[in-house]
Amino acid sequence: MPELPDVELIAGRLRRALRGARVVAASGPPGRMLRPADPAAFARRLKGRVVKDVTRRGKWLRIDLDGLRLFNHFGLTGWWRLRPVDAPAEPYERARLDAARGKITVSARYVDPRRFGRVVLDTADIPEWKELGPDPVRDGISAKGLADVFARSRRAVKDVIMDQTVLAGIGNIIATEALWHARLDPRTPCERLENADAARLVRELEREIRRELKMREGVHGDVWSDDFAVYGRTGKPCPRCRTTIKSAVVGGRTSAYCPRCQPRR
DNA sequence: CGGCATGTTGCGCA
DNA sequence: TTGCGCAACATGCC
Repeated sequence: MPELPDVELIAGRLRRALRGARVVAASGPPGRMLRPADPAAFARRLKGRVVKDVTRRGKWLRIDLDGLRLFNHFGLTGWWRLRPVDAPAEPYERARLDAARGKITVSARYVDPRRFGRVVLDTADIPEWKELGPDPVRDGISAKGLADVFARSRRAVKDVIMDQTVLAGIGNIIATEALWHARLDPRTPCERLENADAARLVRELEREIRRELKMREGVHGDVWSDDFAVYGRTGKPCPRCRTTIKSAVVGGRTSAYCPRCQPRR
């Protein structure tokens, strides 16, 4: 379920569970999910370290330990669950950190059926982390900044707001929903957008992120209602004007939109 | 069975 | 240089 709000939720849970705890055992994911691709070294390097903090930037999670950083991207199906240390492995469990804070122990399990996720160990920030653009929650979005990016690009607006070096954390759902709220066709070339469009889009991106964060608040399990205006609703009526929702492919991703509320320009 | 999926990267081509 | 399309990664679900 990984977009910015999902990673934010998990970062908070992991922070509360792991901060100040010492890793007593660890195991890493197999194959290409891990960097360096050496599960034995992964366990060895982590064991005995204390978790200092858990942070998020865009869709990346970073677990800070004393002298080591663990970076994790959820890919398409990544997730974390907190379990008792002696609980059996979760289905599709790919990595785990068993930690102890005094007598309190907890096991953080990284599950990822499709294995598109990444786990990276490094002593410093990795390029994928450093190259991220401003995070809408951590840094805020500057309407002026976005308008400047738009002015210099002919790419489709949806493609640009999902570019992680432009804005960190915007995925297909947030982009699709925010563009509907802002009444912009996802295929609109950026250079045709005016400052007012950029300002409106910034507001709607922020609103959509807040809305999705709220959707997950107070949810104890990992299941919540997903109630979207157009995402996943191709062929159904637009909630605003009842026109049939259409879809187009932008940057290789399905983009639902209302042809009446989001006219082409 | 075919088609689709909340993500990213890398390659070929215009 | 810019931008685009597409395959690949691996698996579940409808």
